[in-house]
Amino acid sequence: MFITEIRQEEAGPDETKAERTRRKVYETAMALFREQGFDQTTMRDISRQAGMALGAAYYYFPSKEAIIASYYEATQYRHHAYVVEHLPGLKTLQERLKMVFRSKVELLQRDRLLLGTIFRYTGDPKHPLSLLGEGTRDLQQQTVETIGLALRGERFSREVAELLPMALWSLHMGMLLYLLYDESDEQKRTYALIDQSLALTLQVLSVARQPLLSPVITPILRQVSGILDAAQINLTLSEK
Amino acid sequence: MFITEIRQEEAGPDETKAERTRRKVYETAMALFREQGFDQTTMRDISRQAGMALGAAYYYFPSKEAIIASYYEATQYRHHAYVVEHLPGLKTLQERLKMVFRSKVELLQRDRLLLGTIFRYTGDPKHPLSLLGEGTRDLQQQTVETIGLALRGERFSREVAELLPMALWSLHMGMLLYLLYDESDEQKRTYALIDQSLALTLQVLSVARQPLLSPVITPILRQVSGILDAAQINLTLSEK
DNA sequence: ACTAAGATTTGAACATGTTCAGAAATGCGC
DNA sequence: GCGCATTTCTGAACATGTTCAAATCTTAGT
Repeated sequence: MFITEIRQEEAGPDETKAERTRRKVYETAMALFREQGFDQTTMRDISRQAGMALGAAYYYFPSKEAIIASYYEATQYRHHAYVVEHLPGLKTLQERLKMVFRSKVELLQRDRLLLGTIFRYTGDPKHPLSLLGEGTRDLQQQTVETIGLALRGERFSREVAELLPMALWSLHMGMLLYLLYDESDEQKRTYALIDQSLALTLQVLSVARQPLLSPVITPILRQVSGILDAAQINLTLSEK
Repeated sequence: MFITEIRQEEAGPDETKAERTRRKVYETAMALFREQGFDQTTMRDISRQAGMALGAAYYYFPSKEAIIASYYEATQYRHHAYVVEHLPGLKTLQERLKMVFRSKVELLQRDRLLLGTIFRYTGDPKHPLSLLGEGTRDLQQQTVETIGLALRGERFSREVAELLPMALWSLHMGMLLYLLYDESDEQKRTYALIDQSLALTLQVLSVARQPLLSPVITPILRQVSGILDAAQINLTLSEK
């Protein structure tokens, strides 16, 4: 539960002056990003609006991207808290997964266009914000952990237990990418996609559980494991 | 077969002066990109090295990214030509798919780090270079078509026939992303991943063909189709 | 060969992310 | 309250992608 390391960009009662300034930068920036978009907002806009000189913003955030990265971390933190709070009532795996996925989308929906900035650096293995790179490993692990909360207490075969968290993480990434492109009314397509995808997932899981089919399923699962081995994919792509 | 529209950045005998200048920019830029990387190469570097003023490069390419986009289009063209040439000898579906996938990676291997620039705009639905956006629809269709050549003459159920091209295109994108991150010696992991993934694909296809299993498989396929419908995914994500 | 229209090329100017040397403010030990 | 170390803040300077008005070159028509 190393979730708590994440710096929350939230007001506390015992804020120092520096913390207040940092939060001012963060909030001003986010407001402008929402209003005009990330690329259209300049660091000069931000610092002017926040009532300070250009360099001051850079004292708290090493780059413009770092502000949005901070937002994304805060979102992950909020998501984790939400999941921990709402999990207890839910009986079935399907309900739990649905809550986990839907709430993530709900949290990000208002800012879905800003999600683009998160995906932007995926093509850059060395970049600290690359979603598949070293730089975001902790964040990724925390996300996997949050999603994994929905699986608590379920029994799976070894193979499935190994693959499932990573598969769900990928699915979750796919959802966010879809959300970003989803222009439908209130992004209802994204929600439909979640429901359908989870239904499929559960369907596949139930098939995988049928002992009768194991001559069919087991080789496939082995093959998938083989792929992940070959690829040295292990929740993080870029491992040596 | 609208493959031929793609502008080839290749020398022809009947080149006009403008074409030669354009090619000079392109080749100088690519040489520098390979030497120092895309971000480390400035437009001033390119124009200086090509022996012209800064503005001249912009006369031929509207942006720095456009140069790399042009490279990627040329690669797709070369890949198509390669596939058309080498397909005839190959008997099995597996052989054909393997050739199609391996050759694509071979073509890009030398420049794998430049692939990052291609993925960079995926998070930007409106960007003309977004791999999932409107701007690259033609290119994407052509890629699907090239991959589809490996499927000629095979018989699949309707559901599979509908899903397979898109699935293979996604797989191919995944390969390229993996290639980008693959630091193994001569990227042999990427090649291993291709072999394993194709083996899995064929395994799944063969299971899908077994009439005995259709009570298991058919609902799953229907579900997948349902997902694609819900998502309005239809080879291109961003359709209205 | 001459000229006007169009194509090509030039380089200064601009916008914006980032850096940094120094100024100002803060807080701590006495 | 004083002096000094540390933190915080300032704004000029820099690098680089892009734009554009003006200069130069090319070509077709005569």
